[in-house]
Amino acid sequence: MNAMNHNWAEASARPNAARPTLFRGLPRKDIRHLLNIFEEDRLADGDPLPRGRAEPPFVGLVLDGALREDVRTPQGGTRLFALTFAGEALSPLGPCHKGGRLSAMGDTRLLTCDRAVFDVLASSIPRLYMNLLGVMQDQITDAYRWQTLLGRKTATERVASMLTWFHARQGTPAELTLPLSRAELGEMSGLTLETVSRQFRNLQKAGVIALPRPRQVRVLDTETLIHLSGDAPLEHAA
Amino acid sequence: MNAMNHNWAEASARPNAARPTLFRGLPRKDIRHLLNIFEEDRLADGDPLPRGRAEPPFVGLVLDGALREDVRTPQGGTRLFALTFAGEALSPLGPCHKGGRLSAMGDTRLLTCDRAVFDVLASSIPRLYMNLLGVMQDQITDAYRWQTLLGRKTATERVASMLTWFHARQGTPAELTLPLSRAELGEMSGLTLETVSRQFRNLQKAGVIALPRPRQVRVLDTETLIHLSGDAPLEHAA
DNA sequence: CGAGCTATTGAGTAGTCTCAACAATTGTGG
DNA sequence: CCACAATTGTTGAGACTACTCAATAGCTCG
Repeated sequence: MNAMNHNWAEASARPNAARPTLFRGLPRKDIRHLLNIFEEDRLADGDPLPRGRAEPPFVGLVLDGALREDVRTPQGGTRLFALTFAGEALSPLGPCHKGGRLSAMGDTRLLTCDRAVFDVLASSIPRLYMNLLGVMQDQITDAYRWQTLLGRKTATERVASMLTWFHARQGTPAELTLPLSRAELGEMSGLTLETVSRQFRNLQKAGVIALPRPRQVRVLDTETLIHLSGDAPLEHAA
Repeated sequence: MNAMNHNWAEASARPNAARPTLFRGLPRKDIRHLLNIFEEDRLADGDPLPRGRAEPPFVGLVLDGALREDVRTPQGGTRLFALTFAGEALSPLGPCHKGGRLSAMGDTRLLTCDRAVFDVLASSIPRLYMNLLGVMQDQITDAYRWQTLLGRKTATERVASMLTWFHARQGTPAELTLPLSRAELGEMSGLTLETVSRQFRNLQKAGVIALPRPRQVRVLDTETLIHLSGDAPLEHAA
């Protein structure tokens, strides 16, 4: 196990405050109430999400650390499918279904709530339903991004995109710690580990990133990185 | 215009009867009520979905025909992104957002409902919320399938997969009419139109399908087609 | 320090794309 | 209904990207 006792909480100390999460827009009183009802789990690196009551949690919020979701392939193997960083939410739809499996990356704290409890809560705090839709909206948006990446992008663009996304989702720190090996990055982006490695080197040679260590990435030229990702079009294109 | 007296059951009888849709499990009385409240639109080929009240519809049900969703690419172009066949539902999350655009393929009838109305309806028929989750669940499952296709599959597997899906979603007719050109199939599957064409020919030469006309596909060997798609064979267990 | 990973690098290849010509199908006006 | 134009689909040759296989280098941790 690549324990990596690195503190993810620190890396993501500034979770996307702007991202609509489950508690968005609720009065302080309601939030306090919810925090009392939701269950808090603490997981160490690699721990699977406990499925206490025979079911995956209906919704969840990652407070610290990160979760990874591995899905089963038709061939019987398993592959890394998605990540949930601190400050992001688990929707009832994305994870676990289809034989997916959630586990912690680094020390992780999360709040969960099962379906029955959620329904009770939501009946007294209707806004919860709206926020739940927002959470799922985010998931679909993500899925769309990955579809674009996988369907239309070159290797360079894929790697640049992943770096950009991770960087942004961890709060654009000066130095980014990759939570994944080259092989895992490849699994997510539909590339081989060798190709991922080569692309990292190319970005390094081009002066876009520095790689003090294989998993430490310093983004030197955000502008160019985004440009290489093929995503953010400068308005005067076309 | 209200959705009066056409036979809802008929429209969805053929295609995926098992697929959980918005009205699943509701008493006849409630369904009749809903059909009165939902708006019915009739579109001709190519018509965009009217966005009456400045907003895309919150939920929709395709009764006849099909809808296509085109999204804007970062480069400013647009590309075919998803299809919704008769009997399937539009969730509030998938379509339209991100500058997507919905339009009809062939003569199409659909029922729509905006957010405010849906909330009112759902407060008197709580099961609607549950069904809505089911609809979104389907969308996420679809997104996952496409991610697998785009990320890990060869050209042959991609084309075989699309054929299998379309075939199943149209009720496994003896002869399937493709709603898309080779170029559009390529847009969805991340291939060029030439490669799509070549794969069709290969499947034909292998005796898996017949192509009486470019867009008419007779599936001769479902078994092999599914095998070539690289997906696990359908479980007839249940 | 060395074992066991993980990552890098290289050489050769397979599969898909690009570009280009051609064929088939569909649509249109006489 | 035919002739023709426009669109869509097919086929081929060559180029190029990313893959495979294989060897080497660099971390991490006992």
